Amino acid sequence: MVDVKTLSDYMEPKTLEEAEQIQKELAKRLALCPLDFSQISLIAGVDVSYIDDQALGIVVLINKELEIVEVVSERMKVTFPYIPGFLAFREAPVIIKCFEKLKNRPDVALFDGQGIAHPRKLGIASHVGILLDLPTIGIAKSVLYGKCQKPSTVGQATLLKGQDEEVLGYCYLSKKNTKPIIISPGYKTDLDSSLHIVKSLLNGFKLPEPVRLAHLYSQKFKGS
DNA sequence: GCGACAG
DNA sequence: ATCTTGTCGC
Ligand SMILES: [Mg+2]
Repeated sequence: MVDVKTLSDYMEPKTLEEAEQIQKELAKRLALCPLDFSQISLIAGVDVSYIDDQALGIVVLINKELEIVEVVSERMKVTFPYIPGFLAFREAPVIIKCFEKLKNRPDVALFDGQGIAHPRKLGIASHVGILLDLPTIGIAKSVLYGKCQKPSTVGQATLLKGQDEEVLGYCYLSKKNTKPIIISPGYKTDLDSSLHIVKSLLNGFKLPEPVRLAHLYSQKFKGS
């Protein structure tokens, strides 16, 4: 079960300074390690859409055959504005509600956003991964932090580097004639594991299935 | 001070 | 993210 009471302390900062301090504290608990693929059976995709001041969170669970196993959604009033570098404070609350509602336990979760490719290594994937103690990976549609060369051929992954040439993730061209995606480990996963699992989850589209489906449902669920 | 800037 | 139809390209 999820300890909501404790989690709220990490999701309701009243100032940006406080939010930044929370990120620095959580970052101390950041841990990266390889994924044990033989133990992976359920993969989650996470995304959030908005209807006025309401956030609609979606978590989609699929198996290794890319078949949908479970889908949950939750709504919640938005309380934090969108500020680059602080997305988790806006989307994590409703996302965590979704995970509490989930019947199955995913072995790893892919988020629509950054993992450690963040100024303080605490993108939304890392943030939520630490709070729920769940292996996570960030799948972003653009760069927030770091520099990288543009991959030229499909299947090519270039290194996304931060301060002092530190590798934070990959810029990966998953499909022709599309913008490359930014892949970065979030929590309890690493660079190689993240790239490897994302490749196994591509199904003809730019985004890996879990994230693509989560985004699809987050839009589709507007109206019921 | 100026520019960058996930969703 | 959201406001929004058709249209060009693979
Ligand atoms: Mg999103």
